[in-house]
Amino acid sequence: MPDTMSRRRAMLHETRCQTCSLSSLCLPLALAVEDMGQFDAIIRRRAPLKKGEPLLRQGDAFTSVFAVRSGSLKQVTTEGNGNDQLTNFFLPSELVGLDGIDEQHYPGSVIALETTTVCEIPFDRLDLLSEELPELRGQLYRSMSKELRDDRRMMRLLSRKTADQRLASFLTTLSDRFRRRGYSPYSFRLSMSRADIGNYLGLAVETVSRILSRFQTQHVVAVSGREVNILDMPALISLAEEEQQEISPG
Amino acid sequence: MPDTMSRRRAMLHETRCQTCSLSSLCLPLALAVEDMGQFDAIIRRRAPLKKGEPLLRQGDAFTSVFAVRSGSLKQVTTEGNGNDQLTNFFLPSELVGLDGIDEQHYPGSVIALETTTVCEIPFDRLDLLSEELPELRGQLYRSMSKELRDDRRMMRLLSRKTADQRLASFLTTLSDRFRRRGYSPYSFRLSMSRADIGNYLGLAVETVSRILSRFQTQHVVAVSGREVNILDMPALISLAEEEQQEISPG
DNA sequence: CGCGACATTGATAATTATCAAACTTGGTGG
DNA sequence: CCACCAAGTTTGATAATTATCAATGTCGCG
Repeated sequence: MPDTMSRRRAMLHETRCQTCSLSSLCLPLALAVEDMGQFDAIIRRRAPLKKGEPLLRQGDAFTSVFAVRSGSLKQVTTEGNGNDQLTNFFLPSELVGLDGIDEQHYPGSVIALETTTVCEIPFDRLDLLSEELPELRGQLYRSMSKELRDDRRMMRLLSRKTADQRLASFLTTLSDRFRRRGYSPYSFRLSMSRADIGNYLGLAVETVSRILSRFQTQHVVAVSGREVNILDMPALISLAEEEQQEISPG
Repeated sequence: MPDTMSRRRAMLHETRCQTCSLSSLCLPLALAVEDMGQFDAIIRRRAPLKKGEPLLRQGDAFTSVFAVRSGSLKQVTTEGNGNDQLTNFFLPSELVGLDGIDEQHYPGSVIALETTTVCEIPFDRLDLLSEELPELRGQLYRSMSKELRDDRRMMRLLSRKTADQRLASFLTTLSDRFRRRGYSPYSFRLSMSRADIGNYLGLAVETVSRILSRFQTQHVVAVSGREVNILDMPALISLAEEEQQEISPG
């Protein structure tokens, strides 16, 4: 029975920041234990989302930000016509919804890519608590600032990189995010479709597929469906960064 | 002498948020008059920057954010090799440097495109003040959130729009920013070069030039050097939004 | 007035989208 | 448990868009 006991305890604990394995990556990162209780008190747990289920819809009134606990999501913005843009993927510990603060509604729908659990953090209460807890405030500023930096990197990818470089960057970035979360950086499962990847990277699905095939024949990665194995990380990194060949000065 | 007097007063006043014509767009936007004094007290005025002069350089230690008072700037990130990416233009009332909070250094250089004045706001003092003034804190969150939304729009532009749509979007966005600041939305001067525009929009200089010429022969805009006149705003807007022609369903 | 940076225009080439078709896979119901 | 269907993926052929290379033109400033 100790097994059952500890499992039961683990499940209870899962609903408290203090014992969440993600707390060192998540919003309460910088909080002292005694402050974490206050933070924990404003969190609302949510029933798990099923694959394809929306966490929130574009245009919904902004009320909360969400921390991903397990699973993954995509953010999609629809512009009138059927022309969607996938602007982000979210992995555990990442914050969803920060781009809704300004206009008080969410600028895109956020949809689970697999079974996914999140913590809901009502923003008005978070804001009030951030008044009392400088570390929490700082972490919130840092989270938004990091998202800004990531966006700039994405702009660079979209405006200056070739299709090969985009795919290679996508894989190295994902790999790194998994590594930081304690998973293998070499072997992981893509929760998103090729179409999602193409939409995100500004490429046609066919191009994504072709380039993954090519990477495979080059023995840089092994891809089987959504399973990815990075066989030659240095090669992949150099593919991602490869300069747009410039002529060496005479 | 009343002329001289008022001019002198104006110049003095220019250095106080309370009388700055931008205060309704800028960070102290939401502050009550009595709070604005506190905010004003942490601001550092700076000598005007000359064209081409950097406000800050990529990698500099993050200490402050800056509000543009007059003029304009560009943000450029260099990635090792000579491959620069222009990620932003800044106009009066806009905040520079928010993307440096997270890593405590600025991720790109910010360079004046013309004679430019800014207000320096030391971030540690801003953070402390934001503890006391919820409106200031809210405005800071909103500024960052807006920048996130703008970035997503830019990603959409870079990944889904044609060169024509990019140029048209660029012009309508600029036009709107001028309008909000009380300038003519129809007639304005570009402070950036064609090369800057191309870099920002992910296009070759030649493409920028060609498309501007074409817009001109279509009588949508009149361009002479860096002077822009928008002749047919509805046409320009529809060029910017034009759907990637989809077949009407049977 | 002339120099250098910036801008325009033309011709060609490269990259990636689009169209088309076959092939897998995962999930569902018989 | 298998068959089947729809969604997702791969591969090939062609077309379109935009970059690149090259040359000329023009503007601003000393």
